[in-house]
Amino acid sequence: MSTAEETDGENTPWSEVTPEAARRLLVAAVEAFAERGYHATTTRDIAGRAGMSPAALYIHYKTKEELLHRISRIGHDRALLLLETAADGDGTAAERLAGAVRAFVRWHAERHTTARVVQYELEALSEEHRAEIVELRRKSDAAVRRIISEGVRTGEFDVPDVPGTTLAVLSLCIDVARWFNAQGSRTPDEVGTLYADLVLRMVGPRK
Amino acid sequence: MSTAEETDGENTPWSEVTPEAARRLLVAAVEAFAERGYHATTTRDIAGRAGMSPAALYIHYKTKEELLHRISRIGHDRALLLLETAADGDGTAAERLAGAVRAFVRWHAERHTTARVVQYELEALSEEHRAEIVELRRKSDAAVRRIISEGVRTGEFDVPDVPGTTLAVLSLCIDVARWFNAQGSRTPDEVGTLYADLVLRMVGPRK
DNA sequence: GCGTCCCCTAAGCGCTTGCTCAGGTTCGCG
DNA sequence: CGCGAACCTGAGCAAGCGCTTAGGGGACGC
Repeated sequence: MSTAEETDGENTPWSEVTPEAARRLLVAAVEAFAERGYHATTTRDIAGRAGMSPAALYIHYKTKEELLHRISRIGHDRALLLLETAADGDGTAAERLAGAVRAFVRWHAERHTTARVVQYELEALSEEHRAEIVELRRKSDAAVRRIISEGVRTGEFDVPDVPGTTLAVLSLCIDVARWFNAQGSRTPDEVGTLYADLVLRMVGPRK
Repeated sequence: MSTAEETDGENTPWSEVTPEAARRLLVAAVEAFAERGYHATTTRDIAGRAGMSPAALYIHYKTKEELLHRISRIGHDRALLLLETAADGDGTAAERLAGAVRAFVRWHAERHTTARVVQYELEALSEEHRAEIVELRRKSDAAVRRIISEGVRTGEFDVPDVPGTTLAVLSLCIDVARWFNAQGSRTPDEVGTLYADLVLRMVGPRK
């Protein structure tokens, strides 16, 4: 099930989750939520994967939903950082758009376990938590729109419907989390490159 | 919550579900599964929406999973029909690809309630049922690939990676079910037209 | 009128769920 | 050695789950 260095979430991420036991629980929850979905995952399953009793979970998290929120929050922060870094970097609009798509797609493929939870379990969040997350997603949308708008302004891009195309670009990248399979034939890098090319075609006249 | 003629599943579909009570239950299940997800939906909720007692469900369906399977099967049949009709129609490859995308996207937007269940609840199916559904999805992929391959053959399209682009096109369309909102500003028709244009840009040099 | 069939419900069974709580173990520190 | 803090467990509670069962009630043929 593991190709030496992956599985997701091992090499650095989740380093912000500080008591080590809390991190083990969170990583276990990511795996379980990604495999079966939030509602089909039991607290006993999460605790078991982390090698603890069910009660241990409630020392570090108030509820099962808080676990999901922590995962979702960290994942959205990471995704937003990727997009804003690309949007506010330098280079032409085309270069920045390609960079944003490549980074965003690569993240969704490499960390597809995490990304699946982040992108497809929003409705399991409480009202307040969901509102907080939706705000982060609005910012992600704004970052991509910023690049596309500027490309249109400078004449690099030919995009009749900027909000619609922004939505489509993000949607295309996000859906990678759904279909990407680590056992499949494509590496995250290959998918990122393919998608960057496809998106550039979507926004512009032949370069 | 309803804009006169929509909600989804009222004007004709589900006509193949024959005892009228069974159809009412199935429509209720589609709504509930789409709102909360399969695992978060209770049989009591489904029966309640259909105006029946929980026990009534088991007269028409053996299990809750059978309900999901019936929904998934009918939805996949419909989606496959749309794609194959477009793929095997006449016209240039570009015309057929645009037609396929427009029809497929429009279905995902108009019937986004159904489509959400069809596209995002696969892993809740039993092993055998999932295998049956996966086969239908393979055929959908083949239909789109057929159009793109032919466009490449005739020189209409410039596509370096046919399987990858096929995957991206389908992925883009499918994800409409996730974000489309009937209260939003775009009609299913507008999204279909926008997406058909974007996909044509993805596959080729300006026509 | 009577029996048969179909469709449905009230009640509830056995089990699992999210979560709690009293208590035990391990540790650093005086 | 004693003491408190940090962390974890075994046992279990109340609630809700999917599903079953016994039986009611209306429509129909005879």
